[in-house]
Amino acid sequence: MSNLIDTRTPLETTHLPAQFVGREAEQDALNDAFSVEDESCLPNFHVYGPRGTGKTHLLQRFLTTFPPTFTTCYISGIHQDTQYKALERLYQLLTGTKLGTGHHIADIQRKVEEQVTLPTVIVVDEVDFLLLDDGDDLLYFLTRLENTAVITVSANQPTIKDEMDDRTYSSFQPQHLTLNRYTPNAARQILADRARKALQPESLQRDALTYITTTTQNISIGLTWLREAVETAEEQINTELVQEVEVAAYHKYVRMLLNRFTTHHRRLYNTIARLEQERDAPLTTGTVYREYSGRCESAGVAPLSERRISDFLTHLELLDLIEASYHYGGPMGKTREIQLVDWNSHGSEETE
DNA sequence: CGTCCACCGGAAAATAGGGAGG
DNA sequence: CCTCCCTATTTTCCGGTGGACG
Repeated sequence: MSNLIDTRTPLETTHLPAQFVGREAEQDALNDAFSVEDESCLPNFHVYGPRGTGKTHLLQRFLTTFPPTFTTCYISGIHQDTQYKALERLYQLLTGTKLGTGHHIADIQRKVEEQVTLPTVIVVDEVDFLLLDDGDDLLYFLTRLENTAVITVSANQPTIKDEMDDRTYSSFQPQHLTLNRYTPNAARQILADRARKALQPESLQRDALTYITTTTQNISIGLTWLREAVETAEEQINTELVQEVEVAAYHKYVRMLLNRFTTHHRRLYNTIARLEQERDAPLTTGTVYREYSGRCESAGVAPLSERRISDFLTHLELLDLIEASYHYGGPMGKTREIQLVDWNSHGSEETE
């Protein structure tokens, strides 16, 4: 640990600074939409923005702006990836008591409905992971509650209409809010702001920070990178050092994302990363699975089935860790062509 | 025109566990 | 404790896809 640090907290991804730089317009949009006199017709929202654009931050902050005459709930589709888990968590947030597994969905829905007495705002973050399962039923239930606003959040779907049943969407009818990727300049301001609060003065060179934010505008990656640099630095953080820790920093970011999943997810990701280094030929699902399977064997672990791994690949795709182009037949058969996301060219090239 | 590639992805079943009521 | 219902996680099964190539 170096002596550059005053306090580490502002560099943590989960830290909510006193001021929220760069998303004033979006905050205003939410505030305006929710400043209605009639609390029984709160608006629904779907918020879209790539990873590291401040969605979670924006909404967690937004939830704190409500007076005690409101109930606010935050759930994440990564941890609550089924209707049951989401409802159980909701009940726990509302009452403070855990239900455990084994109950009927309908019972929990009724219990939750009974608890929703105040006007309520529910944020469903990472909604894509819920929609892979029975998230549609959950959203149908939530959007039909009285006095309740539902805000879905996605890093993958600009609009959510195609992902849900017609009946769910017609009951949801969200307004849309999009968070565009930060410009390198905006990203630099945000990171500089955090660094100023966390570090000794003059310990971070301007060029070093610029290098980070021209490489990635994902604030989450940027903060991880900065932390990595701080931990490695002897006296000062310069561009050379930042470049040195570039790969390690991204690995930490990946590990942070995948910590919320299983060891098989992590093994799968590592398998793909290794295969991509070793081979030139495009990777398809079968190749990846066979290699993953072999790695399990040599680690003395039973490999999961190909069907299951197919789902896990979709998870990695939703996390923006891999890219897959789908072949639904043709000379290659029905398969996916898989590659790692080229994270350090985000922003420099933008394909339309 | 038929066949083949190779696995997508829906559906059902297997397995392991919990809660409530008799 | 038994039964019957539930959930969670995973496996098994398999119809279907569309361009190339004979």
